[in-house]
Amino acid sequence: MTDVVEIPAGERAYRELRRRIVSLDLKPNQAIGEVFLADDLSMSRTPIREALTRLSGEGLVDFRARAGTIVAPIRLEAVRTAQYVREKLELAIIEEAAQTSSNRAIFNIRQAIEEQRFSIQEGDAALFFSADERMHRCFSEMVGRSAVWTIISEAKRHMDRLRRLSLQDTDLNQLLGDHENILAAVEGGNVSEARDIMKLHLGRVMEDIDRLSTQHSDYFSQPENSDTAIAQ
Amino acid sequence: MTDVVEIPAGERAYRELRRRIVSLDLKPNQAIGEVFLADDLSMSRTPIREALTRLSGEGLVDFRARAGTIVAPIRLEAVRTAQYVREKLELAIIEEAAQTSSNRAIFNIRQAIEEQRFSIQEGDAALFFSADERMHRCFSEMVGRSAVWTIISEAKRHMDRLRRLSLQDTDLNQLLGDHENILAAVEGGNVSEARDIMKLHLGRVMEDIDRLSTQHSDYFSQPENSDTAIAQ
DNA sequence: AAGAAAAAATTTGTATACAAGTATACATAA
DNA sequence: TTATGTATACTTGTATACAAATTTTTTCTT
Repeated sequence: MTDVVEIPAGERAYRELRRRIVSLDLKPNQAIGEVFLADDLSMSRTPIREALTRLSGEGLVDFRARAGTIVAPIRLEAVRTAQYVREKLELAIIEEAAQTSSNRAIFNIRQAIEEQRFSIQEGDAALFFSADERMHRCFSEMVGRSAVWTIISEAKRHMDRLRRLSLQDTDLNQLLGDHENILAAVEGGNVSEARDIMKLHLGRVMEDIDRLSTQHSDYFSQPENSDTAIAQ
Repeated sequence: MTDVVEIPAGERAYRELRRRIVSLDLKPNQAIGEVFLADDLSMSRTPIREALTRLSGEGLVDFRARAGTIVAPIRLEAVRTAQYVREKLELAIIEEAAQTSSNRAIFNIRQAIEEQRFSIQEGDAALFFSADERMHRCFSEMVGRSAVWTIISEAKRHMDRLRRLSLQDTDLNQLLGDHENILAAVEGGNVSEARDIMKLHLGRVMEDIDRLSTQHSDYFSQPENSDTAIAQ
């Protein structure tokens, strides 16, 4: 009755490698040889290659034909795009959420917020971010747009590596406060207030980019040599 | 000097299969055996598999373990999501475009519109849609957000198959008229008008969905059996 | 004739072999 | 010392072989 499904090697490799990349366990620009990974994950090159192909499609891995494969550098252009897409979509969603009433959704959101409070007490930032993620997804589900969150989530993955870099400098209590205010506005049906707070909230992530991209310049892709680079 | 680069087999397979799927040359739900494709494209299963893996990530192909691979059915949920994402992003972009001035961009857009007019004269709908695509991309580039168009474009691919189904019933002159009005509003710096026309324009695509999903029910995925399906 | 069981044929998932291009180390020459 | 050419070792791209699961066909029984 209980269908115990064996997870295929290719799928395992994909999930594990994606986890390692987004968690910065594998560093941007780091070389990742297929034979090494195959040995490391106890499988052949074929499923490893399948995983890398998928990750390459998401922009997290770069193939350099016959010269090695690397973890894709953090591309500020991709981060900027992710921020834009996230803002436009999530603001639209939060506005709709404020016009919706769903006790079930509100309950889940409140629970996620409680978990965030707990994670701050415990000093567990990783837990905070997973609860944060869940909360944002809840809003999408609340308005019947869970697939939109999937798109945000994929774009956001580039931003997530940056966020991981700024972990120690982030004031989690401030983010928690934002969340509480957003929930309050949504519950109160205050559309424009929900929107304003969310906009402010989403903007915070982008604040330290300049500092980070200087501090960890080896993690970032060099901006395109524009023709005007020499002029000054 | 001229770097003649050989396109790798995997890349060729990906482009060709994607083309066949989006053009409905390969029908939704149609079985596509890897060995057949390998023979058809004169390569081994490995690059075919790479292409199918990528397409699966984009939701255009479904693997059914050891039981065959099929062209993914058109999922109305994916179409609905694409429409939502496209509207939110493209409306934001057109508003910014109306506040921007770029003779270069305007020139390209006008050129794309001219090509649309030509394609209607020639009765070449495929050409119309490729020029349509180019025009929309131009607006994104105009405001420095070309990467956003890439995201729209990928989401839109599901919609494109639906659009292909409704080709003969579509009034291309009406779409062309929309385009001209949008361009005029953007040139005139009329933000809200540009937005309104664009919104109307994007809405037209969704009009015939019910009819199409009934007429070609074998191309669509059955909607999830929701728990409330019986109640009524 | 109908249904169930068994066998055969397909089909994908994974492992391995080989080919071809790339980077690196090293020797050589200026 | 520095630059250059060459040989060597790596690394990926593709082909092929094999295993395991599923589907289809066939056979047998009632």
